[in-house]
Amino acid sequence: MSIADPWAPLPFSLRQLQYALAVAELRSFRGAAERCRVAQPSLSAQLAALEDALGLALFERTPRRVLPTGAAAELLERARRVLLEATDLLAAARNARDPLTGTLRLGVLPTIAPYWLPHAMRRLRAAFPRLRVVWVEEKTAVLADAVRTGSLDAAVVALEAPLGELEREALFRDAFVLAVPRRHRLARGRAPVRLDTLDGERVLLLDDGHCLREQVLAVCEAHGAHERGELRATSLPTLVQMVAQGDGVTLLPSLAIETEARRAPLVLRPLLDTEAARTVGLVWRPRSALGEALRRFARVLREAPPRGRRDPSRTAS
Amino acid sequence: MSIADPWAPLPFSLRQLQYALAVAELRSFRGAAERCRVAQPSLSAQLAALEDALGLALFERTPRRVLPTGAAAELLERARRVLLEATDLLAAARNARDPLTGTLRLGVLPTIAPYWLPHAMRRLRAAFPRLRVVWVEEKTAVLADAVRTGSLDAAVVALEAPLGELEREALFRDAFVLAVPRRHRLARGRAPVRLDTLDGERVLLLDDGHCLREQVLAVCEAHGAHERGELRATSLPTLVQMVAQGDGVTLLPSLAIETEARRAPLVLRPLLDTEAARTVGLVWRPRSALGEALRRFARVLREAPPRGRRDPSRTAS
DNA sequence: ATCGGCGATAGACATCGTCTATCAGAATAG
DNA sequence: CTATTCTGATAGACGATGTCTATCGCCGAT
Repeated sequence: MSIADPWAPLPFSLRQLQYALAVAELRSFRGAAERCRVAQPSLSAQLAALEDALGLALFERTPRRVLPTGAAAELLERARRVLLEATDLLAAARNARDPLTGTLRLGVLPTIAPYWLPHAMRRLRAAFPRLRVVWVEEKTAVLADAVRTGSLDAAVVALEAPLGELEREALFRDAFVLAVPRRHRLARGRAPVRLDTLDGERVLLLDDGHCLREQVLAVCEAHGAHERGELRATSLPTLVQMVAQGDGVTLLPSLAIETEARRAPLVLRPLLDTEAARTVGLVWRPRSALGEALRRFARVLREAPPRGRRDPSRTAS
Repeated sequence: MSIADPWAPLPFSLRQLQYALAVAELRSFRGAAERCRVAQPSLSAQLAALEDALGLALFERTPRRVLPTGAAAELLERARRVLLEATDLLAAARNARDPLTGTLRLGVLPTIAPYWLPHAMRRLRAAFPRLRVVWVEEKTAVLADAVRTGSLDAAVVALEAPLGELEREALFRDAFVLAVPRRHRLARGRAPVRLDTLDGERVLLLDDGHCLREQVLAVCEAHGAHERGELRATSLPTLVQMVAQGDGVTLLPSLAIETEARRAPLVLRPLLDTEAARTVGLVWRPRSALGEALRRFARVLREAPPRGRRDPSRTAS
């Protein structure tokens, strides 16, 4: 159904697509005009021109409300792809001009950020002094989506989570460590334990949406330990407090224990099971302009992993 | 490295990307200008503007020769993607407006076209009277590439060939039939034979690049029959003539036998081995605007497969 | 030495995207 | 029930920009 000369000028412009997407998102011409920093009549006119070029209406203008028409959904999705490729082209040009400079927008999990970011920032500043990094803290699903739509350049997540079609580079492995209250039956001894010994224990976990929750849950369920459903922590510090108060046991990522376990009366014991761990890695969009740069980036981050405690089997003060 | 406001206007236009691609392909400003139907100075100016927007030179202008710079290769590839998405958007709009009308550019293998196209065209004309179909005859590799780059809407090929990441819909299975000269030892009898009986036979095949060659070769090698290397036919009619003259044996797709075997003194015998066959199918680009339409298309083509001869075990006149 | 092809430049012109000012319609408030 | 105040569409002016024709300067081929 495409008979047209591929070299003929396209009847619409990238700017028009931006306008359409802005309207679709804000459901308002004025708002979209403001965001695109043009006068509202300009946007109206361009949108009319776009609809004319496509031969169909994209938005139903009822006074007080703007609604995308039925056909609009697919077309807007395609418009998004066009603009994503276009901004990628621009980014690739910038990258070819002066690689690894400018601002990089990185996402990171809340169960990684506080414990690893300072370390990572130090390493990156040393390796890429001209690079400015902006960090965003979000759960896996949000990060993966932001990376896919191009609003983030890359993200640091656990590679075990479902990430879809993203490029990935492992950074380091982060073993889980058993955390129990001081007077717990497993608090005696500091030798590594097997997950089997958790059989029957009440396991406390993070709230829904945290991928760490799913990973720990999977490991525990496989060994007969079940979640205590009523209590879900919204953050690792909270989780640690709950364990310390004797509400149950949990598995903590090694990354966190130095910071967290210091603050609460916990007993930590390493696990014999090597599968009780997550792989922290860097992910980015497959055809991102920064693919090569991000690989170098990952190499720098990987070559000096965070020094974990050599012997986490100790009672924290 | 993307700090820019995503709603800021993009510093280049789709037209400029077309110009750049035209120059890259023709390696000539004048030629590109002619193809794009603009004056050469206009193209020069736009290209200069594009290079300015990207902050780097795309082409090295030596008198007498235009060469893409080092950075240009990746950027031009990205430009191609932008334009492909853009033309897809346009096609999707047209498709949303009036589905299955206009001109469809279809590719088809030379070992399928002559025997199946008339039948397929009849069916399609009946089912989609407003649709005009343009057929292009090429080998698999060329077709797959044309589909990938968007210069064809879809192609009819053997799904056994390596096609990469294309959407596919099977149409019908096309069994191979043994073809031997009249006085050949296998010319006696009309019962189905096993491929084993080809052991030691000299098999004639099509020329390189025909996927039918690879498929038949694979089947034969697996059963001890080897190619007679000096003779390679450039088309099925030639191949049939060669077999008829006693140069060897071959496997012919059922599709072809009605037309081809009628013209030459051959003996045809069906094969017992069901894997001696190819699957003819329709393939198209994953995010093509025509995905849904092409599936309907395939359904129409499939519901009335070409009537093969019920009994191909006969001596052609 | 000259010619013919190349891309770059200059300047005129028209198109088009933008602006400000304003209109028409419809919800809401008094 | 009317005044207000949102909404998006329209009108007209202005400026930027993409286009054109004409021409230049360059280099290789004749």
